Amino acid sequence: MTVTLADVAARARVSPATVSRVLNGNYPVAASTRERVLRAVDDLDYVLNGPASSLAAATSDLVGILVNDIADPFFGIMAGATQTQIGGPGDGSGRAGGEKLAVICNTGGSPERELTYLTLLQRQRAAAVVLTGGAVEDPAHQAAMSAKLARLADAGTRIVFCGRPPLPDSDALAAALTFDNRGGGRRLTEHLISLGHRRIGYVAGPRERTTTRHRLEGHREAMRRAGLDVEAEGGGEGDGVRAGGDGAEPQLTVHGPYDRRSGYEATLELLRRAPDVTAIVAANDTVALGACAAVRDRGMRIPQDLSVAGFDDLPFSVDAVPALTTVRLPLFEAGARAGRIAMGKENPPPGGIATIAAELMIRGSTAPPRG
Amino acid sequence: MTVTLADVAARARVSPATVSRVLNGNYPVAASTRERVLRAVDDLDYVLNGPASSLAAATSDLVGILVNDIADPFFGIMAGATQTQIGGPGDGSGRAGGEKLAVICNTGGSPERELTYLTLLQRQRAAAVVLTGGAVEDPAHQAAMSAKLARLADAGTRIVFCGRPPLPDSDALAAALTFDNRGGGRRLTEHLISLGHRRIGYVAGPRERTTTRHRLEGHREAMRRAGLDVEAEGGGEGDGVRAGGDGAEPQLTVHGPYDRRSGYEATLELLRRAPDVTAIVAANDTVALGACAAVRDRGMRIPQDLSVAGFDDLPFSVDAVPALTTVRLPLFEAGARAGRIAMGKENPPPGGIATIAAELMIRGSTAPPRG
DNA sequence: CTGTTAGCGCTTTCAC
DNA sequence: GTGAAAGCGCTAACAG
Repeated sequence: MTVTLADVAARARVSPATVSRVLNGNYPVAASTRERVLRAVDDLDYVLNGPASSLAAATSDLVGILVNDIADPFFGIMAGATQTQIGGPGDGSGRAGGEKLAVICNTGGSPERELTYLTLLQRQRAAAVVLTGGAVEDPAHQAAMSAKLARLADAGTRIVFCGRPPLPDSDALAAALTFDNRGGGRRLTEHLISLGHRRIGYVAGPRERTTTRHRLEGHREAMRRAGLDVEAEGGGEGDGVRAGGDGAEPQLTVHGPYDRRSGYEATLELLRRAPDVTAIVAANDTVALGACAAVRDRGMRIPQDLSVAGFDDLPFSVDAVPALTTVRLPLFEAGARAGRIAMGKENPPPGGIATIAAELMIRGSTAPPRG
Repeated sequence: MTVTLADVAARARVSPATVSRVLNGNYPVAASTRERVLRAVDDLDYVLNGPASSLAAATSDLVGILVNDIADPFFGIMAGATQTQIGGPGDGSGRAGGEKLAVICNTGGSPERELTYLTLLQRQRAAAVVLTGGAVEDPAHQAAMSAKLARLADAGTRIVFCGRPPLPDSDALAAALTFDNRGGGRRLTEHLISLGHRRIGYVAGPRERTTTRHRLEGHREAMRRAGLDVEAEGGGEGDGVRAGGDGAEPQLTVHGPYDRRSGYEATLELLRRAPDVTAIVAANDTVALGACAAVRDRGMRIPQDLSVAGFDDLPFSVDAVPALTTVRLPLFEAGARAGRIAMGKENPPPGGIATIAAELMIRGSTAPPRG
């Protein structure tokens, strides 16, 4: 029924072992033999049995890419870039040579699903795993992740973090490419301050994520350096105790998911709490878009009445009206580099970790405050 | 070294077969035995060997999702939705039960890569494959796809098309969920015509894709019905012979990739060719965004000087300024349904094919032409 | 309900 | 440079 390697061997009048060697190309085989085998493969329309091959070789050609939300271009761009370095170019025959199969796994930001996917990949004996985006900071989850990753690494799976800080103790087993979220956040707020803004609202991401924390810390650092003490403004939210436990959440910060709606609602809330804010900084561009909508719905103009800024510089940000001031993250380049490291085509950065610069993009959505 | 099912069996004092039965849960096992086994699994931190299991069972738990461009939310939303129906919810243990591993494969719109991924999936003995988005209409490629899909179906892989028309002869082996691109395109242009527009520019997608063709056909049907014969306007592009071979491309149509830049440049070109156009219809929302940018850069206002419309209703479209008139496609719902069909949780539509309605969303970017 | 017995299709020493 | 043989770890009849 289904054609096996033995069938190919019979037709090419060689042993199964030889066919295997030709297919894997990692062993000297006489040119004439190779050709005979290849022809038999085509004649029979043979396709290697992946599971059998993985079982015998104790390794598979799967590479996993974990993302928080594949509907978000932030992840789509990175994951797509990673995949370009992993799937072979394809030779047009559709025959598929030694390519790896890059698979994108959508965790939805859920720690449980993240762990489950890792188990699934471990079960498949994945060749490598790339973890993208912010991590959840819950200690229990971090411990579980460390343990799981250690076991994966142990089994020979290469681990790469992309746009994600390394786990506390996993520095040894994984390479990490992390974005300078803190620096980017700081420079963005410095830009606003230099324009003359003093009361700046901040729409942060979900509380327990590293990305959220780092961007917010950058913002606060800029404020503090300018003598605008965010903590002193406190008294804020009802639910306003930070995970870090360093007191009440400042009134000018609102947390929410990384989506448009959150930006919209948080901005309305901010405007209610502090009608005197002159600028809104959003956790990312998607959130910023929601913020812009809220500002407009309140009848205010951007940037004349209120400045708005985002983070990431997703493709649509330049098309916002006015174009969004934001922080550019080289998502594609980072994703591609992670893919190369995962494939062993490129060495991990020295020390296992590289910080990728974030570039401030000043556009039309920010301007000096009125008056 | 690496712990196997036999180790678990030994520790639980049962036979390997019993362990297998407990793990797969598809066979009656005494509660007490099950518990003993499960404990042994946890104690030993055992993870099933996927390849071995797939080999023995002659089927794997992989489900492939093919997309043209994962960086495009159009695909991200569909793929994410499909994945929600395939990956189990995760039980928090990270242990992973009978879940399937849904894997997203990014073809980049290349027919070769599409075929290669299919081969890779075939090699892995994938349980199902979901193909999303427009297909390339090249006959050679279609034939190759039909052949490959037939072989996959033959091997027991379930095939589902999502937002993609079925292949000419593969109606029997695959379920298809297709968007009413033609109807949506027609209604969108009818809307413009009803506002009073007569000279309407069309920024089409890449020439050889079904999505492009269907949307364009809808547009032209509306024009024709209104007595605005697009063909008669001809004389157009230098490279203007359609794949269908039905004569020169009308002057008011420009083809290009489904990206922002294409929208920008095509719009500039359209405005150059026909300064009297009063509306631009774009192949999708991303292209429309580029079109808007071009219009603004030419110093014209939307919609006062020129109306612009898109297609898909991606999340950012409502945030464009003015909000984009477009055609809403239920991407998430379609993706989820495709996932359910792929999993066998839902029956394929009667006749194997269902057409999903497209809803016209009238927003601020379209208005009557001036004067 | 549980154990025994064969493989699944491939890779990989080890000889020749 | 090529063949023979021994598993890789699991599942699926088949008995009991």
